[in-house]
Amino acid sequence: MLRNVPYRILDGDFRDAASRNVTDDHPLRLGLRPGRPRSDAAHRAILDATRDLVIEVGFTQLRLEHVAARAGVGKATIYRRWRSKEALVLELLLALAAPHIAVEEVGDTRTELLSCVTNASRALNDSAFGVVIRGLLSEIASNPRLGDPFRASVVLARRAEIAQVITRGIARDDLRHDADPDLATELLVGPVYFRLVFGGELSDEFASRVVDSVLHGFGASASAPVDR
Amino acid sequence: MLRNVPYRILDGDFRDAASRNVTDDHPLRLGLRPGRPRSDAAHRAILDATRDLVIEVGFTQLRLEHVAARAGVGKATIYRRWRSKEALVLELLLALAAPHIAVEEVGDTRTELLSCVTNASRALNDSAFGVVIRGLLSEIASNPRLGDPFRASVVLARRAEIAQVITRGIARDDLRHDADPDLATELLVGPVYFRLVFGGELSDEFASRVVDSVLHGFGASASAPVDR
Amino acid sequence: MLRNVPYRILDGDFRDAASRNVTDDHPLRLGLRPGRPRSDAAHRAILDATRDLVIEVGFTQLRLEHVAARAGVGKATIYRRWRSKEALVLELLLALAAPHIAVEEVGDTRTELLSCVTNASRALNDSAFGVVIRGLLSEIASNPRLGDPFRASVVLARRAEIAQVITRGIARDDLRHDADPDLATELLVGPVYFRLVFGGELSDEFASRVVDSVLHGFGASASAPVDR
Amino acid sequence: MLRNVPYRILDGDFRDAASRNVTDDHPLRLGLRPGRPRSDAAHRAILDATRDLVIEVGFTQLRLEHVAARAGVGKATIYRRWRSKEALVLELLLALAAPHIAVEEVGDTRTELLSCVTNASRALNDSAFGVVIRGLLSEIASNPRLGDPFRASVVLARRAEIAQVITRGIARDDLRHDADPDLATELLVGPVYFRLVFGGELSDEFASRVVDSVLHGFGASASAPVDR
DNA sequence: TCGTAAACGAGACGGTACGTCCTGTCTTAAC
DNA sequence: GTTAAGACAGGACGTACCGTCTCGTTTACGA
Repeated sequence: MLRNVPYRILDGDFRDAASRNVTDDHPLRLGLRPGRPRSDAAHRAILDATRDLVIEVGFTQLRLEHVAARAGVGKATIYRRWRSKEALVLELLLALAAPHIAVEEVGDTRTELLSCVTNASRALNDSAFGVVIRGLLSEIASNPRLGDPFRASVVLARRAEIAQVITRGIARDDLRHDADPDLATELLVGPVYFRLVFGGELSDEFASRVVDSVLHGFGASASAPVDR
Repeated sequence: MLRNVPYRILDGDFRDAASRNVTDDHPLRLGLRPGRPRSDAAHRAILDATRDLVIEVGFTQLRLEHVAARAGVGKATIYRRWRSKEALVLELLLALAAPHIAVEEVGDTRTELLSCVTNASRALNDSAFGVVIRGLLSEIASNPRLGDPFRASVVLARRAEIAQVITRGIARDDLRHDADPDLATELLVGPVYFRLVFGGELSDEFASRVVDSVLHGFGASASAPVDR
Repeated sequence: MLRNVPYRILDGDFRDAASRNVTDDHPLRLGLRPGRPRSDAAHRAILDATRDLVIEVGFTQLRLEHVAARAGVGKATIYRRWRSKEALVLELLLALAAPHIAVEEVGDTRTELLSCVTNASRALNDSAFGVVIRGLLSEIASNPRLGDPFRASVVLARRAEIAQVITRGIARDDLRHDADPDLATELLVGPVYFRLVFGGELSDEFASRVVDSVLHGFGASASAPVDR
Repeated sequence: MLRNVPYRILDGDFRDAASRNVTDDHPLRLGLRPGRPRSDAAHRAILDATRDLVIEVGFTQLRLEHVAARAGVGKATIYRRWRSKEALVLELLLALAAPHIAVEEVGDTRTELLSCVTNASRALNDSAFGVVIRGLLSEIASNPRLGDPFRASVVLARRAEIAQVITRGIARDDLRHDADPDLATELLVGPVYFRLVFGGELSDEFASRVVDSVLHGFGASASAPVDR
């Protein structure tokens, strides 16, 4: 349930070669590798234990020894699959992020923009994703071995979704024709992560006010937000 | 040089009683404590070593044993002053952040808003603060013992500076009368931190586009940004 | 080449049932067991790898994983044949010891006694047996699962050979009529193993002096050894 | 109680420099080394736990983790003092061997020779020394880092004691004038170690028969042993 | 000018977790 | 049913740091 995440970003430095064979090769070649195949049950148990422990104690206090114990697994079984705690938690993170990326086309630009913000804020507020990514922000920001794959998958996907919303909004003449999708992403989602780190409620009302500000601006001469 | 930070937020959990006596008590009472006084040289050496090591290896990989060794100091000398690695690094962080908060009043709202953004982006890009806070984002986000004092000092100070800019902008009729200073902070600085973590250049041109977007909005009916 | 050792002492605890079928059953029944027959090549490769590795790293540092790797064999193939590291090395040891037991009847008691000593000292000095048994002395002395079969085969055989020498020597009136064969074994071979463990050359000259001492004793009133 | 063994053979490869400073330096220089001094209580607890566990499970199955646990000590405290399990057990071994070396001068050569044998056989039979050395024979025989110090202390001391017995026996005209003390050691003690490894009772009666054989020899023309 | 008392560098202490290695067993496809 | 390959749960390895402690020494004040 946590496996087969939609992004192919694990091949870089984290997953070992054997793992890639099993996970990524053409289906017809599966099973050609000799030896006992890796246990999906162990894999799932490890990720589940990791998720629970990250929620309980946070990333910094997460101990692979405890993950192994809770998963009922030898430590080597973890290290066989992931090079480090970061790699393990990255896979968990990608799996947790996946459901919160897509923005549905509903025909109304403001509603779609709102989805962009609430997708992020609800994921951070209501799911394990928030706890996990809080613990990984520093690694993502400082360590390219973790940050690059994260950016190449989750961030890129989110930027792409928002770009489509912007494109549709321009087509509907709801948005300025020169609206920059990347800047839109940063203006819509940046405040959410700002609050995640530096404090502030991640409510739907906050999301709504972010969207209105992005639409109408703070300038005195700007059009007033439509009352709703 | 790293001491005497402008915020008095260290008393909560971090600094021990003896330390407070020395640092904070009325000058006439200094020296009343018997025994050899604490060494300022050691204090500075510890903070300098901490700064260098956070830059070199990040917060997670920072080891107090290494700090002590590099500072030429016994471990107990560190523990005598700070309860934990977090407390030590917090003091460093506050000292590094202090110079990058203030926004000068120049009479022009857009310029002042631009300062709000470039203050942040240049601090992150050009000074040790950027490297250090990259390594501490997770702790600030997850660990209230570090996050709360940080929010109560640096973040609050930055929000207050931006609030003054907003107030002046409203007074000048440059900004909508109902402009929310907190939301303004999040819209102006959020994108900067978004790029810090999730990738993207922290250039002055980026800062400029953020300010324009915040001023004029993305909506089609909004006034176009002044060409410059 | 290492198989078919002359002693039948492996059946006790060490060899498993399947192994016995193959090795010991009537030839006409060989091959009646269904399935692929066991590979003699694998068997020999395992024993050869074991011998080489015991010589290289000793018994304690011997790892069955390394034996399997060097023999080009799966670990299970080893465990299918021997219950443990001890059992494997015991078979090796017995094969190595076998050629060094027999003492030829030559008609001269002193020469035959000398053979008893040089048999041992040359085996320890010149063949793989010396290196292997050096690494196994502790196991033989401490672990009955290895020591008992070793004593029941190699030690017993050596005692029996020496007993025959003693019997012949008494018959020739070269030896005291009450000479104890077991004590003779210990007096003749004990010094050799003493030197093996506690230092000293295992030369033929040493063997010669041991034999003379055993024949004539250290007492002042004893007959002088014949000059030769 | 187990410390300060009478032999200075630990300096070779096993004890680290710091340890030597503490243990061996001139008393007036003790305490010059900075830092907290090593705990004698911990040292003793470790050796006691080691002795008990070697007796319980043998050398091969001895686990430093268990030693640490039983001694109530951190693993690092063991590794700070000894480089390896072998080095630790060697110190124990030397302490255990020390009381069983000396042979008292009683004026009677046979009695003194008997002491040489019973010293060894009783030590092996009745004290922890027997269990411990059984587990270390292979290391002593194969690993010069353990064998050399053992030979340079215990074996050398025993050879020296026996040499004195031989010298006194020659002076008393009880022993042949050309009796070789080293060969005597091997003939007297070799059989004891032979039985230790290869089986046989280590009784006082056995010791007595060894001594008589060494005195009178097995040859038919040798003088009969004095009946006693 | 001393004694008192706390801070100092150093490093040992009991612990916890690391990442690796090996054990003996099990599971696969191939033969 | 055996083969090579290799994953499995478990446990010990030797190392690295943790936060505390115990040394001998140093530094400053008050008596």
